[in-house]
Amino acid sequence: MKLIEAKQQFISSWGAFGTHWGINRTMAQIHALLLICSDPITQDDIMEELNISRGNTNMNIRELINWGLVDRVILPGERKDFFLAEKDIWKVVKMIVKERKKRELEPMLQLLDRLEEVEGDKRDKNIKSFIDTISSIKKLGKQADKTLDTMIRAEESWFISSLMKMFK
Amino acid sequence: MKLIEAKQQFISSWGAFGTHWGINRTMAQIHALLLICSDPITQDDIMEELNISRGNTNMNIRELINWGLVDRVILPGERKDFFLAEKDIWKVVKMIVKERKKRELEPMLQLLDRLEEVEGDKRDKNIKSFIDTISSIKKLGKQADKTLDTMIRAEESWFISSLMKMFK
DNA sequence: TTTAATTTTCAAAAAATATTGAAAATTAAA
DNA sequence: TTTAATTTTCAATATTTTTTGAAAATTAAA
Repeated sequence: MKLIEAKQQFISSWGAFGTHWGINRTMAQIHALLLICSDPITQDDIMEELNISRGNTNMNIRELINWGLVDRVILPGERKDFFLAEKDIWKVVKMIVKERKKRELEPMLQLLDRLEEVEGDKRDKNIKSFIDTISSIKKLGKQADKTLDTMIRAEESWFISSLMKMFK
Repeated sequence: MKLIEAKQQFISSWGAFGTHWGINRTMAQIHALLLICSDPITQDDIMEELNISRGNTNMNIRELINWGLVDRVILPGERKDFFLAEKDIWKVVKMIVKERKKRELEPMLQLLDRLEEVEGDKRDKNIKSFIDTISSIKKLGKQADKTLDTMIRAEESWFISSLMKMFK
């Protein structure tokens, strides 16, 4: 496989992969493109490479910046803005985990806390069964939350060697 | 909060949560409803509870069965099919992890293997930079794959106590 | 067998989501 | 300043995804 073809494959697959995880295809593709560009590139470069409109490019770059995955770079003597992706994949994963934890897991845990407080006699079969389900989800969710917190703080080397030991 | 309201909240939030993870809202809502029903219920019960059509209900139940999250139950003396969700949340999580690993992570790792074999001089800056990015993603992906394999095989109690030790 | 209840399928419609492109806003060079 | 390049916004449009509902298929009781 030629380099140019390999790059296209990577971009297209990363985009498809993203859609399975609730990330829009274009955002994932722009991210993929930036991941394999060693030097910063402009909005126009991205538009041309992916064949997408200016507005679309702009909005998705902004979103990638919000996620902390891409930085805007000002090059001296250049009029246009340039963009550069974080290349350290461990940092990228930690960033995504951190954001999704904050946006999705934490609100869910807060909701479960409130749902556990449902009114009524705890000996009532219906109430008991509901609380049991909610509690078990909450328990696992809290554990995941703690584990992810530790992961976010960890160094890659420490994390991997630690997992290695854990799983023999 | 009353039980009926708490149930509605849970179903609606579980649905919204699903959409952030590439799972369709209705499928997640049916799953939520079944999770908090201690006894098996019929397609008609689900249609009525969630206000959705027969076709939609049927297709999403089938999908939940494919994922191994719901079972069809034949009750003696009853004409209609009944449905029951797996209630052990640890089993549910393992099932979802197993499926998504197979459907998404493994094909991605296979692609990365192929992309790493890109033609050309490995000393060429462009080639080297591409291979470096692909390799680092692959490395982390392979580690995740192994870790998830172990998790899928693990008992909840073992897994949690193991994580506890790991993270002090 | 019929017959009626129930489930499944899938083309068409609706809803949700993503994309475009041109106008407005911003920025910095002249 | 003025001007031109660049970025941003967002209503309109296009695309994708989901949902519907009625017909077809299946199932089991009569």
